[in-house]
Amino acid sequence: MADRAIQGLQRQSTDAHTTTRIAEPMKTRDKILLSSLDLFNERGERNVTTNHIAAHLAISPGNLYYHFRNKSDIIYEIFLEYEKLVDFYLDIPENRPITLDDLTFYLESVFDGLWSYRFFHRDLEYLLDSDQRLRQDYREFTNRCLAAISRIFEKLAEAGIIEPQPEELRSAMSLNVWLVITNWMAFLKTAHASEASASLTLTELKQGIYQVLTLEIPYLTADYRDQVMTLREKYRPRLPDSADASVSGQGEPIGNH
Amino acid sequence: MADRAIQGLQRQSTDAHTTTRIAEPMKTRDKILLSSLDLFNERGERNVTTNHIAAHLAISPGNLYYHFRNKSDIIYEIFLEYEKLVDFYLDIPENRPITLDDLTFYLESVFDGLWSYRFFHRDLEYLLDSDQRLRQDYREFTNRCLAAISRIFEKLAEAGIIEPQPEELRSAMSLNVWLVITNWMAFLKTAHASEASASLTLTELKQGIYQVLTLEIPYLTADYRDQVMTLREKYRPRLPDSADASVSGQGEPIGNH
DNA sequence: CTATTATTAGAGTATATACTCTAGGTAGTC
DNA sequence: GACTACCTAGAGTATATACTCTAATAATAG
Repeated sequence: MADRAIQGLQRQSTDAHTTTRIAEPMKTRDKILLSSLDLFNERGERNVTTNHIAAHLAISPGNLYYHFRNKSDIIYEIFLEYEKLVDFYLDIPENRPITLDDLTFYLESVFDGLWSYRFFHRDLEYLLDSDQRLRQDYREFTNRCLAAISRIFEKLAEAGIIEPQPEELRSAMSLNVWLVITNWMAFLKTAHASEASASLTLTELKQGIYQVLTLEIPYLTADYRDQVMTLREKYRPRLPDSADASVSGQGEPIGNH
Repeated sequence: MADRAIQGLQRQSTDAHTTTRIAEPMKTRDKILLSSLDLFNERGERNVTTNHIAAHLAISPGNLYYHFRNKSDIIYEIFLEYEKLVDFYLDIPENRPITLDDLTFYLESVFDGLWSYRFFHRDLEYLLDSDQRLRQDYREFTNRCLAAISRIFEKLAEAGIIEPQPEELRSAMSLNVWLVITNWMAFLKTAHASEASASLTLTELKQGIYQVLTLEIPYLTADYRDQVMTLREKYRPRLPDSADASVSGQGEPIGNH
């Protein structure tokens, strides 16, 4: 599921085989996007130059600039993929009630997406300052996400999983959920004693789900309380103090490749 | 209260008048720190070079580098001020019960501090990657803050303002409060349609308090529920959709100077 | 086969950035 | 008035960064 991020790009190239028997090599443009995403995630957008990207792909800078006008352009295209992915995940089915499995899927998916494009939230403010188009799109994206979260709360109430809440409280809660989700990765990286990218574990990443479910505890109905608490327990950190969890690298490390 | 940030620095210079009648001019070192903080906050650390700082103060680069070994050094010193300020704010009195006024003070203070040093959280990950000393200190700082928040919850329960919670839930809640607080500014800036620094209003900044209090609602005791809800109401945004609040610049704009 | 279009290499460039180095001032002290 | 410690100016530099330009090479269409 974590590989979902690159499906869109991979599909474009594998769909396009025409005469050759073997799968056509990936288009340069797509390779640039993929490598950029990898490098951005691994080293941070700020530490990755267009020359680095070209060198990493063993192509010339001129070639890179033939495909993209500038660095912002690359980032914008990557954002569009991110946006598409999250929009896909947060598509709420309106023809049936929501289940706990749905909730699990939403949470797992969103954190996977966050991981796949983790460079984005790291340098968000700078990126939005450098590209008005991105700023506008991101703003709308945020609003869609907030609306989706709110709608999930609404449907959870309809399904009798949580108590129904007035619109006003629900939107404030949705905003809190959004803040916790989007800040979780940054917290993990900054709470670590060693360098950021090195030692993130799946356990830690998924502890974000634990935090989100913590927000919902007081609103659970008696019927579902135990089930949700059990679900939450699965994501519970093993060490008591989350910020000290870094001293021993428990859990499976997450690779970048 | 928002000016608290620079008190430490200002005191150092005004305390030091010796022979002259008029207040001695501020030491160059302190001027560098103050200007750096201003510029970082206004334009983002990434967009401010040491040459910019020197030029802004009308001093030579050599002069700047006489006082600081490098840019990281300046940032580290600023962090120490930030740390000192927040530690001062979050000093929990252990000899008396906590009151709602205390809570208000903590919230107002923390958001003021966040505002005064807002550049810091914006580029946090990069800054920690560039300076291991800062990483270590920030990690401990985070842990102190989390402990303080948790202690506040504990004392709120002792005072009968919220229901007591098991240690485990309390620390998860504290972490959520921390995530909401530290991410609030970033949300505001990115939710805006125009450039980030331009149009932040006090109303919006303080809406962060509204969000934090939202987290506590379900845990309020019957005795205090109304009081806290009234307090929360003071920080409520006027427009329904927070992310759309930017279209009309309501509230008093916050200046940078 | 030819003309056109798409793609690529690679050298090059203007600007910026963090930082150094030398020389010279200033202020207090004996 | 000379000695010393502190402070400052300003020119300079090595490196990096985003990006351009030209010419050459593939791919495709007619």
